[in-house]
Amino acid sequence: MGKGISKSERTKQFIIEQTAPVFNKKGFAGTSLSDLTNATGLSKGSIYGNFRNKDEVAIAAFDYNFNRVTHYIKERILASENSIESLLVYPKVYRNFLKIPFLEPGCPILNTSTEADDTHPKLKERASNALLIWKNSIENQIKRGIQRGEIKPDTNPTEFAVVLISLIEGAIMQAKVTERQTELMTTMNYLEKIITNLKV
Amino acid sequence: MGKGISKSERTKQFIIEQTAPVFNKKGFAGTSLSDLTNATGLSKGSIYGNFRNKDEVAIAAFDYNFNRVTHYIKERILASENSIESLLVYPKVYRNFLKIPFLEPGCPILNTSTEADDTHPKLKERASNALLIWKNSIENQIKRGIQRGEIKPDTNPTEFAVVLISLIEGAIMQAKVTERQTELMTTMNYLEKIITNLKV
DNA sequence: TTTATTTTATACCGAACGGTATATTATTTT
DNA sequence: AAAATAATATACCGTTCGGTATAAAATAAA
Repeated sequence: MGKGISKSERTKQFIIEQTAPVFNKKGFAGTSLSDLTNATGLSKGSIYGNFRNKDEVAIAAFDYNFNRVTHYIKERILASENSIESLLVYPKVYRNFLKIPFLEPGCPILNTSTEADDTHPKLKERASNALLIWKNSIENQIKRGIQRGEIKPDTNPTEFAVVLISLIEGAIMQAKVTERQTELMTTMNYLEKIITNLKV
Repeated sequence: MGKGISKSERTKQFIIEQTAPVFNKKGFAGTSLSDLTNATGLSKGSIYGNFRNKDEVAIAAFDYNFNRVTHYIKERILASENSIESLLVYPKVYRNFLKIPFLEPGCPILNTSTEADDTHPKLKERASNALLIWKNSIENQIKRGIQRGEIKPDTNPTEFAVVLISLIEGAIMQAKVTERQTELMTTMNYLEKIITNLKV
């Protein structure tokens, strides 16, 4: 077995990396098998040798897209000096999401949710779970901030997390469809304001 | 020509009414011509006798869906006693959007935007314009409220409109995909709070 | 290096896709 | 009621859909 990971595992990963942007851009129904062969340069046989069906590729692609965003954010949160700074990472990042290559087609959670909620239970489940992970992560940031005495102790972590997510997703939708940045900037300004207001 | 509107105009309207919910639920790419014949009970020939192609049906369906929401909201706004009450219509309505039949598949603007933004320029344009109408409408509500002395004069109408839209759309997305109501309720509670805070 | 195994490409499947020409049926107009 | 017109259904077009059997090629094990 040589160098650890098998050929097929590498190809699988390759397929995911190459098709993930296509799925995020075109959606599940809008992405065809020939989109997948075009994006990878591989044949249908090769793709179906590594995945059972289109669903499995789409799910793996969603996970990949979500993990990329998560990793990108987490990196910047870890580099923050305090809880307020770490919360401010969100507006700072999403302010520029159109310039972040893998976020250019929009937030994978938003794109997947709105398409899958009435049509694709498996993808829906995946998106729902991603949302939960995100919410929990924000809640924990706030709780930690309270413990450290950096955030007002009467702050409701869940409420703040949900509002933050709503603001970001709603702003992304507006920015994408209008091709304007003003709505995004306005919403991110507001978000920064209410985050700063959490300071003790 | 008899009774004013022609047969074809009635059929056209019939097709729009019957297919609009399907488009809102399944999206443009996810809705097939057989979905349209199933929803209407009409043949392809009949549909293509009244519309040039699937695009035209989808666009008419979007306009219809958007107008329904607009009308539903406007009705309640007109019945409000003051500016604060009229703004509170939004959280009141969207709190229960899952129980409003034509809103059950979600907000048409959100659904159309996220699918069309990278794939369907005509629908994108339509959704973008709908968003603009909505924003202007809220801005005007706030300006009127300021003039009447019901809303704090230092309120920024544009900022508030954009934040309100973001909150609603973000909350709808979360509610649809998680199948939970808590995130929606939390966000609508927050929205009610900031609306009430506008009171002089 | 031969053998066994895995991975990939080719060629194809039936079904569904969006769309149309034409025949038939309804509706209007006369 | 007959003739002209408009609306609808049928049957079909070529294309693409997701998916698969099989053979060729590449890799790994012996």
